[in-house]
Amino acid sequence: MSERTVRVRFAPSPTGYPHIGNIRTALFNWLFARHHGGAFILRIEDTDQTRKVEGAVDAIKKSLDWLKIDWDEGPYFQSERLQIYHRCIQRLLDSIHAYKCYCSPERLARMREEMAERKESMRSYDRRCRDLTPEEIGRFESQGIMPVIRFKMPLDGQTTFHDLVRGDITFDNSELDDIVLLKSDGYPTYHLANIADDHYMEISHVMRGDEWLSSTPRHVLLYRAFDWEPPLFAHLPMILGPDKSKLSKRHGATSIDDYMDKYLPEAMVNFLALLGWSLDDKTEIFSREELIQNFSIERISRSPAVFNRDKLDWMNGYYLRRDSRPQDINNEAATAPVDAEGIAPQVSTDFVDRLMESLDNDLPPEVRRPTREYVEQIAPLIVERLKTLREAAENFGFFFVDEPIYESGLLLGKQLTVETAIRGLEAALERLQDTQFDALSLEEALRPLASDLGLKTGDFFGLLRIATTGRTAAPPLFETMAVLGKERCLKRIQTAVTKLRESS
RNA sequence: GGCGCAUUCGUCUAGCGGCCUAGGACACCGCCCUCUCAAGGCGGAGAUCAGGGGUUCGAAUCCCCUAUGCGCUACCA
Repeated sequence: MSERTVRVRFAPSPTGYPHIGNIRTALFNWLFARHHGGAFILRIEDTDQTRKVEGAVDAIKKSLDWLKIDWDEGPYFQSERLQIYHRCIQRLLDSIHAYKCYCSPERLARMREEMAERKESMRSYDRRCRDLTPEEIGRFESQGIMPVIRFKMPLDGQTTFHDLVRGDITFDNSELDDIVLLKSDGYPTYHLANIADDHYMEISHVMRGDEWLSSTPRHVLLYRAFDWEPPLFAHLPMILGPDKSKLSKRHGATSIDDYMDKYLPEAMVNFLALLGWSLDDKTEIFSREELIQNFSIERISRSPAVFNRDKLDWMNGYYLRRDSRPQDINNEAATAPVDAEGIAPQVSTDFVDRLMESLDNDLPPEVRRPTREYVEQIAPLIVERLKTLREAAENFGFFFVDEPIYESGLLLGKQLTVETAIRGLEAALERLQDTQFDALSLEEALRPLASDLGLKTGDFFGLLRIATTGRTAAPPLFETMAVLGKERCLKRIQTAVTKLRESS
C-alpha cells in the first residue's frame, strides 16, 4: 500500500477499562500492523491530570493481553514527554504559529453562552488574545496569569485531506478555531501531544474513531506549521448501541472487562473484526491468522455499526463447541453429541480448564467445587447447550447441588396425573435398584418400562428428567443420569415421590 | 445554530453501471432428527436499496436537493 514502513499505534487515555470501541480500534491497528509486518505501538495519552484513573494502565494492558493483542513498543506515557511538547511549542511561538492566551475559563464560558444566545454560527474562541500588543501582554504577565498556548489558525482558505476510508474531505479554515495546544498547567492538549508523538514515533497510519474526523483538518494544519509530513488517516465507523446512539453506559456493558469473564477471546476478536470490516459476502468465521492475512483498510465500512449482542453470543457458542473438540479427533466424530454406543466424545483439556475456572467463579459458595474428573464427564453433555461459559453454572447447576429445587407441579408436565406420576417414579425406582448406571444400561432398563406403564416415552422420560434434574430442558436423560450416579438419582426420584405425595 | 460524516432485510453486512426479480450471517418462523433442550440439516418470512430529482440505452451503484441519524463545536481525549 505504501512504500513506508507501517507503524501504527493504539493511544488510549487512562480512564479505566477500554471501551468496546477503543478495543475495536486497537484490534484494527494491530491487524493492520501484523498484516504489513509493521510495528504496533502502545501509547498512553495521560495529558489530562483531572481524568486520570488509578490502575487504568494495567486495565488497558490486561484487556489487550486477553485478546492477545501484543505491542512492539511502549507503553509510552505522554506525561513523561513534556519537554518534547514544550520544545514544539517554542518552535510554534517563534514562527508565530501560536500565541499566548490569557483569557480566563470564566470569560470563555460566558463568551460561549452569549454567542449561543445570539445564535451566532461560529461559537468558538473569539481570538481576543491573538494580536495582543506587547503592553497588553506585559500587563497580563505582571498579574501573574498563566496563559494557555493557542494555535494561530489560518483565517481563510480551505484544508483538504485524504481519508483512506472516506476519501477527500474539505473544511473551510474559517470554521476552525484557535485550538489550545498547551494548557496552563503545562500539559499539552491531545491535539499537540498527538501530532508531536505521531511525528517523532514515525507513525505511518493513524487509524482512529470517527469522532476525530472533525479535528483532523486542525491536525493537518499543525503538521504544516511544523513542516512535518502528516501520516495517512483512516477514520473508523463508530460503534452504536441498540438505539443507534453512541454506545455508552446507558446501554449496559460497554467496557471490555464486562466481557472478559463471559466470552472467549477468540470469539471476541472475530466478532469485533466484523464490526466495521468484512472480507466478502459470506465469510463470518476467521482465525486470528486469517484476519491478519486478509485485513485491509480498503474493506473497512463507512457507516456506524450497532453492537449486536445476539451475534456475539452465537459466535461464542460456535467457538465454544468448535474449540472444545480435542485436536486429534476428526470433526465428523466430534460433531455428533453422542455416538451409537452412547459414549460421549472427548472434549479438549483446554475446554475442561476453562469450564472448571468458570464453574469455580459462578457456582454459589455453598456448593462444593467439582473435581476435574467430574467436570470432564459433564463437559461433553453441556458444550453444545452453551452460548457462554457463564451459563454452565446457571443452567446446569443440578449437576453440582445436592438437591435441585423445583415446583412439584413440574413433575406432572401436561399429561400426567399425580397417581400415574408416582406410579411411574416408583416403578423406575424399583427397576433402577439393580441397573448399571451407564447410559446404555439405563436406556435398556427404562425404555421398556415406559410401555409397561402405558406411558409415552416422552412423558415418562420427561418425568424422570424433572425428578433427576429439576428442569424441563437438560442434556439427554441417560447420559445425565449416568453422570449423576445411582445414589443421587435414586435419592432425587425418592424426593420427587415425596413431593408429589405432599402436594396432593 | 454551524461544520463534517453517514443512510441496503430488526441487526452485522455483500454490492464499487448491466452477473441484483439485491447475496450471506445473527435473530425470528416451520420441517427433519429426537426422551426434553440444544447442536446439526433443510426451508420460509424479512430490504419498493431513506425520499425526490437528474446523468445514462441501463443506477443500490455517478451527480444534486431534501430528510433523518451520528460526530465535532472544552485549558477532555
